[in-house]
Amino acid sequence: MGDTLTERSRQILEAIIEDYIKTAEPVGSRSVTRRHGLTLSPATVRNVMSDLEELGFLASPHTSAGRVPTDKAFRFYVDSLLQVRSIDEEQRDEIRRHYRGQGHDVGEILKETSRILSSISHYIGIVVAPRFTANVFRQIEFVKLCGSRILAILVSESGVVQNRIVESNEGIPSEDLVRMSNYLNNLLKGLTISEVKNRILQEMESDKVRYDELMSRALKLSELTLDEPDAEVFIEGQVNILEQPEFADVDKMKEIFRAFEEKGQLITLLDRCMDAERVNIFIGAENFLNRMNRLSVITAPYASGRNTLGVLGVIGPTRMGYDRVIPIVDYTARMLSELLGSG
Amino acid sequence: MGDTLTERSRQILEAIIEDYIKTAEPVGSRSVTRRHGLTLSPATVRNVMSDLEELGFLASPHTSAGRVPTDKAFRFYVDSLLQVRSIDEEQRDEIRRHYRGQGHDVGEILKETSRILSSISHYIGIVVAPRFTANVFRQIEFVKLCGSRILAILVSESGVVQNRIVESNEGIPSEDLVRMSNYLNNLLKGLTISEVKNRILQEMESDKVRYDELMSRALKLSELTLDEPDAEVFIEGQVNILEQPEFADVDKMKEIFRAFEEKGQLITLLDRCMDAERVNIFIGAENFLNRMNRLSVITAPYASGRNTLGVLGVIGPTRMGYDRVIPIVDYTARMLSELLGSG
DNA sequence: GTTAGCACTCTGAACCTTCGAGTGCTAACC
DNA sequence: GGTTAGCACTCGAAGGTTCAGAGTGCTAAC
Repeated sequence: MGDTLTERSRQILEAIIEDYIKTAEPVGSRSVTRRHGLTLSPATVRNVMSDLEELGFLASPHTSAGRVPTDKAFRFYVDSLLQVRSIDEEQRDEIRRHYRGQGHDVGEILKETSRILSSISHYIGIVVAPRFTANVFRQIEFVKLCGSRILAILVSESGVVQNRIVESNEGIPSEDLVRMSNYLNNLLKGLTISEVKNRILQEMESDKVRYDELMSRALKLSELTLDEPDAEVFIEGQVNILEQPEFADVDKMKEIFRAFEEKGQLITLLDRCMDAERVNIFIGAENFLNRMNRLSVITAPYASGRNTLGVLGVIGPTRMGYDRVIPIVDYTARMLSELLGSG
Repeated sequence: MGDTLTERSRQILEAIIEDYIKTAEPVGSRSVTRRHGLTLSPATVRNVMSDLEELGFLASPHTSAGRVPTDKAFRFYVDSLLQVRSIDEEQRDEIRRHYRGQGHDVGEILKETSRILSSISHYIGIVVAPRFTANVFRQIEFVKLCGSRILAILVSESGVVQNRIVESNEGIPSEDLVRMSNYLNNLLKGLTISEVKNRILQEMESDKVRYDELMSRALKLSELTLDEPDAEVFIEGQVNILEQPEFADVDKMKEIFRAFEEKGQLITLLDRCMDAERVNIFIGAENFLNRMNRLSVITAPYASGRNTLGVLGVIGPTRMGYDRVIPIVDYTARMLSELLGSG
């Protein structure tokens, strides 16, 4: 459908988009001829631009103010015009360098990743922590705290840890706790967490458990532990967006920051990219968060082995430098996979 | 020194401060007489205001624009004029309600706490996660991940968990890992984390360890695990600050958000309140973060038993409603202590 | 010591003008 | 028929002017 465009229209559209990405300002017919080596007069360009507006690729803020690419134009640009470069040597090294200094706490790594994404892209970096459900069970441990509190620690294959304090009304002796975790570790070894949940329900119904109090307690405890908290998101570099001229307005800024406070929506958006092969792009209003209708999101999943763990990405203005940012997101995702994966 | 003020000056100063807290605008002599039941003419008030300016309690943005309380005035207000109310029934219930719905993951609780602080105060809620060093060692566990990776999990008395992945060049069999953790758990039981560190160094020097490879490996592993990452801070409700009229200016907003990006500075500030008995207040420039010179911070430590774990607080504009926020911070700190403490 | 009166200052809003960039249309050109 | 020059027109941004309102400081009277 977009392919009804002639070669010349495409060139002009591309020129406009690139100009707009650079300047954040409506592009006029003259600047297109000037900045680009086109041997056309402004008048001709104007005609073409008028057609492009008709087709929904351009919009004019008001009659005398040049034109601005629409979401549709950016979509077309990303799909058909954009040549994704491979990542800059320099940027690659920078990413590497950031990771090198890192300790090995998983949470820290994720946070650092969002920092990397933000500082190299100059936009907002975002990382959704691995969902437990997508993971393979490795081990469960119970630690007795004071009184009747028990700390349950759940470890997945990739080293993600989830811990919570559970209250058990009766005190359970430490030896029993050890036995309980042995029992569970045996029972659940190698299952994915979602399988684990079913398995626990099954097991609770079985006769051998129904009459063994220790086992049934163990199952109950593990059930409590598994009940997953909201996914964690690391967002870094929100200030960067304030540098963008199109948000130099108090109300728009508020709007954006409010959107970021509701992390739930963000998570839903990013979750949808879990199954994507590689890089995924949402342009402007495509992301369905109407508060973010001037922002675009570039995401990529990260994995451990063949197991997708989570999603990371960059949020920037719709007019961001896609050619520059896409490889950054892609490469960072691969690095993170490597770090968390079965190296 | 501030006590050279006459009773009347104090009343007027208080009126001005309260007016300014309400309106965020310079206060003129007429509004003082009008809003307050003072039986004085504006002219008299003007004289007093002039004196107060001389003393450094008031400042005038320009000749014809009323006066604004200085940091010094707010300090005086908080120290001498303010009657801290006890917490609102309603707010107390609201805090309780928030906690009730909560799971028991420690991280989640802390995050929810900062959310509570923010949503009830309408300012910014902030919670510094417990530093490990301030904690009592409870248990260490090693979990074998794929390859040569080992996940080390460190648990403190209060249920705070720290985990990190350590790389050991030689594969260690699981049984050995269990033995190692038994050895360490025994060795380190009941010590605070800072004592633990010394103990490990001592032990590494001792003869019995020097020739036992298992033990010495165990110690090395534990050393790696203990090396503490940066303290974690939970900040919530940054948008609230944008509602404040005095920050309805793009540059000031940027300034503030930048200050929040550098969490290190915030942590240093809050760390200084660890030893405070109860509520602590930094007004305006007193917080030494010059980027935050129009903000005030109200903090309170939270504890488990007699052991101070961390600090939480509220950041708001210097003209915030101290009488309303102080009890909120205080009460929340006590609730959190209760939740984490040895109930 | 307190107050009324008054001249003075400063800001912010409203309004106007001007300038420049850009458009769309028409008519001429290749 | 596509391309271009020319021209009238539109709109917003920037700067200047005016005006009203709020507030001050001073002086003189109470």
